[in-house]
Amino acid sequence: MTGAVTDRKHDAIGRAAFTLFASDGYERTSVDAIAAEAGVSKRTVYTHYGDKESLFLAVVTDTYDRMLTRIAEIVDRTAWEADVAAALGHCVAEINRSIVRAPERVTLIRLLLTEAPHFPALIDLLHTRSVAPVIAVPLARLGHAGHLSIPDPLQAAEHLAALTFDQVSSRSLMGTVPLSEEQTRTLLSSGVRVFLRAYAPAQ
Amino acid sequence: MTGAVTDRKHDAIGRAAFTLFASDGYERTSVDAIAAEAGVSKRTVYTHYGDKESLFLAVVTDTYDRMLTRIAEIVDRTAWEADVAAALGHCVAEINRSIVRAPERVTLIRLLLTEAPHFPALIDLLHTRSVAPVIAVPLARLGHAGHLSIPDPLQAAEHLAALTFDQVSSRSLMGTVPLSEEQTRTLLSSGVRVFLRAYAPAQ
DNA sequence: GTCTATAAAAAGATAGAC
DNA sequence: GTCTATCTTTTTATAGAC
Repeated sequence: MTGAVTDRKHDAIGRAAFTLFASDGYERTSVDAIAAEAGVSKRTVYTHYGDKESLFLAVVTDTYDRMLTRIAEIVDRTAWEADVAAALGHCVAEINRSIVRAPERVTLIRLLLTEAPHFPALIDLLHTRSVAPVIAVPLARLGHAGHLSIPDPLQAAEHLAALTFDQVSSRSLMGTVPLSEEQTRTLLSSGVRVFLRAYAPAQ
Repeated sequence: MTGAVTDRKHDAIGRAAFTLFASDGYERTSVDAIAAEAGVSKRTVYTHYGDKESLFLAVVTDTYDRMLTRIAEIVDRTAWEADVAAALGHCVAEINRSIVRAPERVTLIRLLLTEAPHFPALIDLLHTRSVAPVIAVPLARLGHAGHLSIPDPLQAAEHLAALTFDQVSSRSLMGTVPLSEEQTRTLLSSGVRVFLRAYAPAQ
């Protein structure tokens, strides 16, 4: 019983911390504000997470892992074997939707870029797990099946990402400047078109 | 005479402020540290720039404008009419070198991403002037000359940027994680190769 | 215009009661 | 485990002498 209450507060502090870190940055966010947002006293924050830095690393790591899991699910659910162009378009649109719909992803990226120089542990996090290998798997399969010409699946995955949702992120300043639905669609579909033209199977 | 001394201090403060804002972020940088780095007293900083926020906006705007000018010069100096692949490779490599060599550019980008939510004036800055239109001009010329198939020069410029130096920026976390010479070369040349394959003139 | 010294406020972390 | 109250340090900004 006591444990359940503890976990509820633990989670509430974690959510409040991520929200505030993301919108205001590490330095600008005070432990006072986190405690207020979570509805607990400041002392409780220190009891659960030790200090401000440990709290920060914990919430960033958790959010990043959740995000990677969600992308992997989207890739797995995509019907790769039916139609290549449709599959790419669907997968890219879904991944992008999970960016646009979930504010946590763009804010996480901005947070990583902002704080990575001050927290080397964050750089390790990115080196250990990243998005490209997840997308490279189905691309490699499409290459072997002859639907695409993929000499280097990992590199192809990075090109696809660069041409599609990375372009959306970049253009919108990592989600800072909102993009219209139409702008987003145009950006994504033109990116997929260029990818398909470049990686079309040799005749 | 007094004016010259004043301007020297003005510049020293600006340079010190940019260096520190870039490496530590707006909040983490104290006016004390800026004054120390510039070799003046704290009071002199306030005399020249009013307050911390005005100082910040002034140095960001100046640095961004200098950067755009340098990119435009690289594009202008490129021998576009000789060999398309060589020209693209040279231009992209030079622009990227101006990123790697000049720490101010990557740090500026990180600074913009970090602080844009807190300083709406920075978003206007990016909307007013950006890189793609500069690169679109020679691409349009190559299209008209029949060396490439460029239906939309501005979009093509964005694809080229996404596939080359934007990919380098993204991979290195906007310059946070240093990339090796070889990694950079591989990233850039593979990006140009994909661009050329996608935008090759119709046979 | 420039400096030293200082005021005033904010924020990280902890002591001690319950 | 949780809260209120407090300590300590840091930082923005200014007062006043030169």
